[in-house]
Amino acid sequence: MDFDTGQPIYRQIIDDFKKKLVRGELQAGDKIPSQREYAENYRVNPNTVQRAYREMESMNIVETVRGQGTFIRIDQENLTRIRGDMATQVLEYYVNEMKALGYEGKEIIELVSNHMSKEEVYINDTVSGSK
Amino acid sequence: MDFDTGQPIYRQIIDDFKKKLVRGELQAGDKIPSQREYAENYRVNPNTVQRAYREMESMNIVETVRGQGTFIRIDQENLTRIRGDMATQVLEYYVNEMKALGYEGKEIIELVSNHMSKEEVYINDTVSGSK
Amino acid sequence: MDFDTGQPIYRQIIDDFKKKLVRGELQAGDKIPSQREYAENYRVNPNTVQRAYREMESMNIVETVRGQGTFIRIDQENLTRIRGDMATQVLEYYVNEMKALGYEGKEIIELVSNHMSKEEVYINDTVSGSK
Amino acid sequence: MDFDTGQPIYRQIIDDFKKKLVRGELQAGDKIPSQREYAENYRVNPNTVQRAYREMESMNIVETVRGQGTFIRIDQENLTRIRGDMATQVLEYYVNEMKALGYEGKEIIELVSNHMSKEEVYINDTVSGSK
DNA sequence: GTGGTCTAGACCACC
DNA sequence: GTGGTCTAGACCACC
Repeated sequence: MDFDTGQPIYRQIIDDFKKKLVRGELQAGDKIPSQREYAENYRVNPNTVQRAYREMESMNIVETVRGQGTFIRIDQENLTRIRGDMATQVLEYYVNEMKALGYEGKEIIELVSNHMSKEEVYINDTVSGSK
Repeated sequence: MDFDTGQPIYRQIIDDFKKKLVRGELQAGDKIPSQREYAENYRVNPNTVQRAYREMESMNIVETVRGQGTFIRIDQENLTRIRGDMATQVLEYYVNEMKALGYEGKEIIELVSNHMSKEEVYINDTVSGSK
Repeated sequence: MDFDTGQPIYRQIIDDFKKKLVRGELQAGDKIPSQREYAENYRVNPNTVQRAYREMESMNIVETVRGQGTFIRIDQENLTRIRGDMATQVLEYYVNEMKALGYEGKEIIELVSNHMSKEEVYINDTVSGSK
Repeated sequence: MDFDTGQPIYRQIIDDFKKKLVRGELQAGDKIPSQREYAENYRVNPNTVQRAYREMESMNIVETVRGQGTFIRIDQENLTRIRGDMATQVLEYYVNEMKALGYEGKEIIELVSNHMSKEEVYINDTVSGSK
């Protein structure tokens, strides 16, 4: 157990952009804030923002044009892959935490299933089989 | 979005004890570290530890005995409730994150189901209900 | 025309390692200097060295082990590709400079050929055809 | 390895003029910028420019006329020699770099030949000598 | 104004 | 000791 908050800032910045991409809030061609702007808005050092932007560039998420700014440049395939990776991460966190609480495979699935069915009745039907 | 991540430390301390209880690593009657010990081990302020211990007392999780220390005092019912609460929390986090990624009810369940079946084959059988 | 010396330092560091790899002076498994050591030896800032090392990591040239150091980790295919890339760079520089001096295709080749034949007589024979 | 890269500035200035001469961008009789003008345009110290101009004078490339300026004064023979020297320099750089990369005589020639033939098909024919 | 590079130096995590 | 992250701030190149 550590009280350190975990992720380094530059990675949090990247994850934030990834989420916005996956949700469609950002699309190919969009301009993202300049490094200085971002740094001021979120009170982080411009170098930290630059590192995040640079890494996104090497991930083929953005493209940087000198003197103009940084723009989303991502193709559908890459976006799909990122979405899948993020889902896997969330999924594994869920399963591991539930196991740590002493739940087993069957329960871990059923709890989701029950939870979903509270919100939308037909879901459970669909999953448990057509009857 | 803020980079100071999540939970206040005293709450993290409480959650840590709850996890240990649910996993059985701590049981009724066990002595937990003195506030001073805990503060030193985890490099946190003694006041923060004190707040955590006090709140656990009011949650009927521990009991502090003057001059002796702090001991786990929890009944089965309370423990079961805590386990359920923690599971619900994890579960809701999972579902919300998946929705934020654009997944829908059915997929959210199936992904867990598929993930579990990779690890232990019989799980999938049990759930899809061949009986 | 600019009098700026050109390549950024971190790139020069990378190129230096690439050359050593291609020449066989460094091989998979070798430990390279720690970031601090390198920074002191060449009087550059540790951050600059780190950037170079980090980029080499993402190029699959080195691997960094926390608390232990940085090690060459490159497979034959990657090494071959790097060698080819470096050769292409040198080659294009040569051709462009010669064109800028007003030489044309045929001369550009013959000059190399003549130059080589001064050093090793058989070369020219081989290239100009078996006769 | 040093990060202060190569040539002193006054030599870069000379090389720049040599290139322009060889390419025909400058010819005998042309007036070149005043030392002060040059220094301002390229943001270099006037003393550095003066040194470059003085050396070009002793190389019989330019002539300075008191109160009028500096003019190209070069005969054909000298120009031809300069062109040859510059080519030799570029050529030797190419050959040495390729050798440092582990290429051998034959390859060093063929790579140029192949490279040229990609751009202009007839080149390769001419050289391999089908006649 | 926008990004790119670099330095100096702090503080941390892992060994 | 070794690498990892971050800040503050300088100076540069390109627009």
